[in-house]
Amino acid sequence: MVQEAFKGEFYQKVDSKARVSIPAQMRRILEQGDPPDAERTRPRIVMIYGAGGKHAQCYSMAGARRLYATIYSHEEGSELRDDLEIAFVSRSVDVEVDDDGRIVLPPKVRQRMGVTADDLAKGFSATFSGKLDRFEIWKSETYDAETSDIDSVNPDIRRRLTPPKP
Amino acid sequence: MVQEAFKGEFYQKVDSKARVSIPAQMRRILEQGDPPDAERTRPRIVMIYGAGGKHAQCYSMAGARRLYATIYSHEEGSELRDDLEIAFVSRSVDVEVDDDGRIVLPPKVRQRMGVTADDLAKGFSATFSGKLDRFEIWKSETYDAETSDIDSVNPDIRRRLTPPKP
DNA sequence: TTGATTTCCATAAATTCCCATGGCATCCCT
DNA sequence: AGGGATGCCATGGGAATTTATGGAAATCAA
Repeated sequence: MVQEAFKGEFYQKVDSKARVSIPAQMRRILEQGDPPDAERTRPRIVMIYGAGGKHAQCYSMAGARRLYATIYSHEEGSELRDDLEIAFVSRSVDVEVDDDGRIVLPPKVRQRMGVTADDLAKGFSATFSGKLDRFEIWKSETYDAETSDIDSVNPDIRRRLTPPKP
Repeated sequence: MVQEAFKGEFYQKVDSKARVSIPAQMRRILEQGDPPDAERTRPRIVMIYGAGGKHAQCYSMAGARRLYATIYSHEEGSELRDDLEIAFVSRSVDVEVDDDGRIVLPPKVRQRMGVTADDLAKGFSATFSGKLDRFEIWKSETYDAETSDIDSVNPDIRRRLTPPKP
């Protein structure tokens, strides 16, 4: 199904220019999903900040194409389609990974993550969380707070692994 | 699908001469869709103000060609075709991006956006909102008012992403 | 001429590019 | 096995370039 596979959790420093390194492992997948051509050698990331939550959703180029195909399969002009366009297209940005393997977190993305001017000035930590077809970027502080209780809320998650009925 | 891709939201100042900078990222796409020739080096924008809403729809030259192809695929002389021609062709203007990366918002466009004489005199903020094949220009005030509730109206838009049934 | 529009110039802030460093892990050689 | 050597990775700092934007000058139109 999905060729690529973003996995794992990584903590990376964000400096006062909002620069952050993409974990090498994830970079490999971005490169695979956006092969270089004549104009462009650097892989891009599609960062979506309009889909709710205190984080950005990040797709490889290949992954984004699949996402857009789904959106565009809804009827043009329908309310849902408009809403999807605002959330996933207007509220998204393409960013290039530079030659040092870094990106700059765009203002809108930082806002969504709850990064304050103060956070930025001092530098802060970001968490990259793999989700197979995409990865999410969180402010580490938020990530830890929102995910730490998984164990207690769902003590026996293994048992719930069976596929839903059709 | 679409090579070019207008994305993201940008806020830009409009001065009392109605000048406004095109966000650099979007300018790149306009340049790509309207390569310079012997006569003309500056990229053009097709601004459509007849298609409803409190905003103008903006296409690259390449995008506009695709749009016209769609319109012209409807039967000549049909009521729909006539209406489409009025909305998208008659009610549109081509504007050139100047060497500083700016355009002047034409009166008809300003009118559609709901820009008052007073707004203009004092200067105001415009929002550029990417929609892949085009971008929209809004008065920021209007844009914020009309889109801010997406989150609350559609708190879990992600869940509605599933493809429609065939 | 006068008012409006377009071109040109100026600049501060933001962004991008380039180089440098320290830390790990791996490889390689004796 | 030891111990460099090598290379990639995360990160920092500064230089160089682009942007966004304001204002003045030049051009155009009525």
